[in-house]
Amino acid sequence: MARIALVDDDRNILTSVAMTLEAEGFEVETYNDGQSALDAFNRRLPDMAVLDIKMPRMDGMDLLQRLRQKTSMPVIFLTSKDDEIDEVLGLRMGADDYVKKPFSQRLLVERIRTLLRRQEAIASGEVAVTEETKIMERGALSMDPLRHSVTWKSMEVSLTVTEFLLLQALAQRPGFVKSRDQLMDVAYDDQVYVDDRTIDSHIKRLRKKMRMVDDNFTAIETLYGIGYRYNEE
Amino acid sequence: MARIALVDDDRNILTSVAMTLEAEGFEVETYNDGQSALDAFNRRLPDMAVLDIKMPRMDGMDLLQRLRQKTSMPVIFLTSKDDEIDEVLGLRMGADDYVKKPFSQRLLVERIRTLLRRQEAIASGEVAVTEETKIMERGALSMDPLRHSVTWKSMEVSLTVTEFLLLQALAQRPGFVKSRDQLMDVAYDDQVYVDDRTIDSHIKRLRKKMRMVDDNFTAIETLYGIGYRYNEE
DNA sequence: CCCATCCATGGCAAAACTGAGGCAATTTAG
DNA sequence: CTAAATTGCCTCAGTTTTGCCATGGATGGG
Repeated sequence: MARIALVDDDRNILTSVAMTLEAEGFEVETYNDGQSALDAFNRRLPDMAVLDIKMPRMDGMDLLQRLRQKTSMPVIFLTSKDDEIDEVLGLRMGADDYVKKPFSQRLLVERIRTLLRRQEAIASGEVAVTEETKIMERGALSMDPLRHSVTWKSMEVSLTVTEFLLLQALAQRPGFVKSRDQLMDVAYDDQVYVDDRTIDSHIKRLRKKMRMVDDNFTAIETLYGIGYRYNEE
Repeated sequence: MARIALVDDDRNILTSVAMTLEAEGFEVETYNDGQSALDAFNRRLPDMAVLDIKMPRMDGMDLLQRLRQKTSMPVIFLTSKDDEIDEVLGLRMGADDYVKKPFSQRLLVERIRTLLRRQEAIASGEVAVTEETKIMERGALSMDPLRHSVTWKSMEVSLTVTEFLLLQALAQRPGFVKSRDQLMDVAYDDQVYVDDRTIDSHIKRLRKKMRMVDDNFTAIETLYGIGYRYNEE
């Protein structure tokens, strides 16, 4: 079973979470601050790490940055404030996921399992890390194909498969127009033809869902007589 | 990961931006002036360059011009807020994008990613680079078919499909006259015939839109009894 | 300078296009 | 197996675009 490193300066959290994870069958090692975690990692790397952002002697951000220089092991951040989330959500920083405090241990375990599964899939080459499976960050939009998860401005949006594919196709190249035919190619098998109006329908539902979390969502633009375009800013 | 050259005479900017880019996983090389950058480029070309416009010993403009003689690598300009003319001249000279100082590093990273993505798309042949899809720079006019975007003196102009096609046809060969029939061929399928006056109408609307962003727009000239002509200067 | 053309422009109705609300047929989840 | 979710498409109303006309101004040959 996987070995998981837990790094947090709050001893209560540390022991409590450790107990849960152990009950789930994981091997757990705990550290009170970033520095000691890093020292330990230099001797032996765990399969994944759960880091608090704010910590004495080297916080989670710094630790992650150091880690990323030599490993791509999955990392989950524990965050308390919203503005911390924004920073992390630049998963661009290299974190794979984050969990808001206070969090349910149930949720954390879930995320850990997901990431491990995914890590394994990648390691075994079962899942190629290609343009289609990579986490994608485009402005306020974040898409994770393997998890089928989408967030807009840090807010989770739940999309159907078709909507996901279309958004992915559009966001892939911000600023570029995609005709309905091109979008069709992405969302359907060859030889399957659907009405142009159908694409419109999906875009309609897509926009609606995005507007549900952000009234001013306008990133998907209609180009009259041409198609649709995703704009980054 | 991509190698990015950073050229600026302000050491603070240089180190600060370099750090950000490195944190993002890019390889970064920095230079204090155009001349030393050029020397380095002669030995090895980076994947893209970020240039300050104003620099000692060969400024960004000159450097770009030299670069363009042998490579089409993506280039982003850094411009000081007050001289907007520089921006225009820069794009016209063949820069791919520009960022105004002071700029958010977040934004710069965004632009860099976009350009690299695009470069990749072109390299992989995913996006055809034909006469019809190429970005076209003609004087103060810039047209990007894949984005369906048109700018005049850096100002975005929104055109309909027909207007876009006509302008593209005219700007393709600055200084050459196109008859209404020729323009018709470009904008309509074969066998579709429209009145000569209709072409006039489109030109009318086209000019109007251009004048909306530039009172003195005169680049589209009428040749009495012959047709229309796009003039570069 | 005059006249036959040619063209710019405002205006308009027709045509083309899109967004939203529905709805029935599938598919998926429970 | 039933309920819920998803999907494809249709229709309708509201926009945008387009083609063309009429008018008046511009142009150039004679």
